[in-house]
Amino acid sequence: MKYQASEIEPKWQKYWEDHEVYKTDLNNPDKKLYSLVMFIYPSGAKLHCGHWYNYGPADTWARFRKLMGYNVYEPFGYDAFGLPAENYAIKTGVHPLDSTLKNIKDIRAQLKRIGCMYDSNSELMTCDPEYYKWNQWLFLQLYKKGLAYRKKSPVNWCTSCQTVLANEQVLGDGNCERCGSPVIQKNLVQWFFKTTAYADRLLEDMNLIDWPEETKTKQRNWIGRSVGAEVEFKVDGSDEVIKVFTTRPDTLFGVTYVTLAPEHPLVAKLTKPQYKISVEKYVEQTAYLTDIDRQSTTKEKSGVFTGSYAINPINGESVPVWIGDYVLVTYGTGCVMAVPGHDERDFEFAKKFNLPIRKVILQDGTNLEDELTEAFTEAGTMVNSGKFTGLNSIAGKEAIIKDLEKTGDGCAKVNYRLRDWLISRQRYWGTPIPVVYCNSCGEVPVSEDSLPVTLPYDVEFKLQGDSPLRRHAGFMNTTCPKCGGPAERDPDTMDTFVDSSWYYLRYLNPKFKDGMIDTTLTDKWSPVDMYIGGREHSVMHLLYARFVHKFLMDIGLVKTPEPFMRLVHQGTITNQGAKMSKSKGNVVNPEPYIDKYGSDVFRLYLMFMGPYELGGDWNDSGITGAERFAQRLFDMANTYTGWYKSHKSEAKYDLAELSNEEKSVYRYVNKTLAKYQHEMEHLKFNTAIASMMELSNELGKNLAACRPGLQSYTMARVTSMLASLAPHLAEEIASILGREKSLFVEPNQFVPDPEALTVDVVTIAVQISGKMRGTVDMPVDSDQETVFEAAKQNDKTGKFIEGKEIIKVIFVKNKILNVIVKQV
RNA sequence: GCGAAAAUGGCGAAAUUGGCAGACGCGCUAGACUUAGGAUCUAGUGGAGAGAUCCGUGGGGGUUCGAGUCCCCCUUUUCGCACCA
Repeated sequence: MKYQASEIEPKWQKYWEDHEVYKTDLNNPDKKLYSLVMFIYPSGAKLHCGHWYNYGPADTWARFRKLMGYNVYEPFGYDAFGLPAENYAIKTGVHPLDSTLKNIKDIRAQLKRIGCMYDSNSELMTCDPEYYKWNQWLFLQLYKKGLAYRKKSPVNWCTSCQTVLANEQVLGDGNCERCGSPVIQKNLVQWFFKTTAYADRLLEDMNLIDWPEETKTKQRNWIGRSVGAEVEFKVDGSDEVIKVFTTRPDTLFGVTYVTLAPEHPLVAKLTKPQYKISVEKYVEQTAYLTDIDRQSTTKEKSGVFTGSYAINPINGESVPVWIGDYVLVTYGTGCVMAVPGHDERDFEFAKKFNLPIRKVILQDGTNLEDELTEAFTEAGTMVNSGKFTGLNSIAGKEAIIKDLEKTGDGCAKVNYRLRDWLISRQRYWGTPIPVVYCNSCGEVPVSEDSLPVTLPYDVEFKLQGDSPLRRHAGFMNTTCPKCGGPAERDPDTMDTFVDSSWYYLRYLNPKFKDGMIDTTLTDKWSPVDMYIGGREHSVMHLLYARFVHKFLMDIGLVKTPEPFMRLVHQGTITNQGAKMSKSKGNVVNPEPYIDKYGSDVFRLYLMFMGPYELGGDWNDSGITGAERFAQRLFDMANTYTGWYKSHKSEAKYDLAELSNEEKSVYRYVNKTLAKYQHEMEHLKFNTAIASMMELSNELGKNLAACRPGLQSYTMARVTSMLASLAPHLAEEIASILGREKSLFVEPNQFVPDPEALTVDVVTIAVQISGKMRGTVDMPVDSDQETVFEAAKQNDKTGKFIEGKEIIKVIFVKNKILNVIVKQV
């Protein structure tokens, strides 16, 4: 009989829904397991293979844990704010709310076909005022603590999206992460969250979490902690002071000039009249450069002299002050002390402008007189360094910092590459920023009890280089919460990464009215135990969420420092080598496969393709393998219809009483159970399925020859294993066999019989002089003598030993015998 | 340039601590059953060779009785960062 997925799968989906099989009792946190996938952006496109590859196997792992007896919570929701819906509105006139709600409705129906254990009570969407209200509340809490602030700064501006972007949203090539258009720098007043205040904790707490090392490394690199010193250079003939950050205070004696970023506020002050024209010209030129041009490492160094001199505090030397675009205003202090002898960039700059190069660190094994042909950037012995000469440069760092601290010219300092999170967006479809601007009171936060600041429906979306909300008088004009006078709202909305940095807490009670999160439940259920999603979120989302979670801990809302205890990235499914995307037109639609093979077979195939973390190029040629496997198990069940009722199985069988076929089946079943459980725990779905296929091959040979009770025993275990991998099929099979309730209403996992796992005969590899020559089957734990004798008698291996002089024998019990013979 | 990961049959891939390389699946070959086969079943399937055997995990060295696995060098691919002082 053909397995008709199209009839059977909806049947079980309905059963699960009607019987609320997957409703989690959140008041009972015993053996709780919060298993989460990254929520979905509800675009107009359908769920593609990538979504399935994320959600299907993640659900399989959660089911595996559920059957082990865990109280599993598996929610799902919608990351509903964002640019694509707004861009779609500009193009078609369909309001983002309307298109988003429609998309959610469609996706909900598609999701149902996967057959995941999603708890429908948990569903949330971030565009709901009841959700984004709490984004605003979070903003106000950050504001109170000084962690949300407004400043004018050079920011990334996407020319096509017409909004600013966070640093994390600009790709390496300088283009917009969303649309790929060029990003330019604009000087704007914007809202920031002070992520840098948490930099150290974000680094340190990575010890607490079980995350892929690659992801931790990416975050570490992004945070970019570097330890050094801040040193003050007084400006000759001026009250101004140039602060520099350096990781190499030990090279301070090698400073031959100082360089400021062209945008640095001191530039105008320090430029002498006769250099004004060239400096202004240079600053203007720099402003025209895109970030890519400017940051290209292949670009030749450029810069101009300001006419001013700075005093090196360590030796009182006067050095010229230059400006150069290789100095970034956004990193450190925006000024560097240039040590051309021991820094590649300074070396290049000095060569170009004929500035002196001084050797202050001597490379071991070289002479003081040797000329530097390139910067020596490693540690060595300090030379030409006053009283520090002769000191090892690593010790010299400390010594010089101490000296600077004594004189008040500098101090130890830690710097970060991480910058504060820019959250303002000049777009409509997001959370309004809860701040008003009053002519007399200035910047005033909206009071908490008047939240939410509701996003108006009737706006004009057209992009005019500014937030669409600014043109909505009803929204913009308000009264000042402080003085009651007329005031204007902030026209910008928040980055949608704010929404996604705490949604996992809201899931536990999305309808909660009395606060951002229902702490009676989040205390029990957070942190998330398993989080599965793509590598593309390695930095942005996962870093922001960690930041917000830590902040929530600081204000007492959550009790743990980290949001996601275990993280797994599923691999990417590509098509013809390229990442699937609507614009490339290479998206593989799973629906035809679901129609033809059913959701379970498709899920099985996705998991069987290869290691979960690896992904791979899409190729459907192997799906028939999964189909045959499913069909074979279905056929097998049909030969044992009602078996559970008519033929009760024992809890355990005595090997001595079993026939050879029975023994083989009994051993195989238990061996597979052990293997399967180990593989599933580590999300190695491909090998878990392979082991079940092996079992299925064995059962095809020997199950028919077994006593009926053992057949029931076997099928119960097969069904239990299959339940996580192919839930609909497993339910159907169990029901054919005579089970009366769902497989998922109670723990349903079998412990392998340890006696079945111990073998009495082992196959031992025999090597002669390290070459594989054959194998011998021996009773378990046979000693060297016995195995050696058997190897001599063996047809294949004996002839290599016969008559040879034996030099040495290596023997590993139950594994290998290696006989080293004298070569003739 | 720096950092991370990877490279195994025609293809997707397996290989607890160094111990029978290629499990499992796709495909392919042959056979069976069939009016039919893009169904199912059976057998075979890394390469060379009639065979005994020999050769084989990107390339080159090394450690070891024994290396896909450990060490060194190189090549290629993917990803991340990229003048971060």
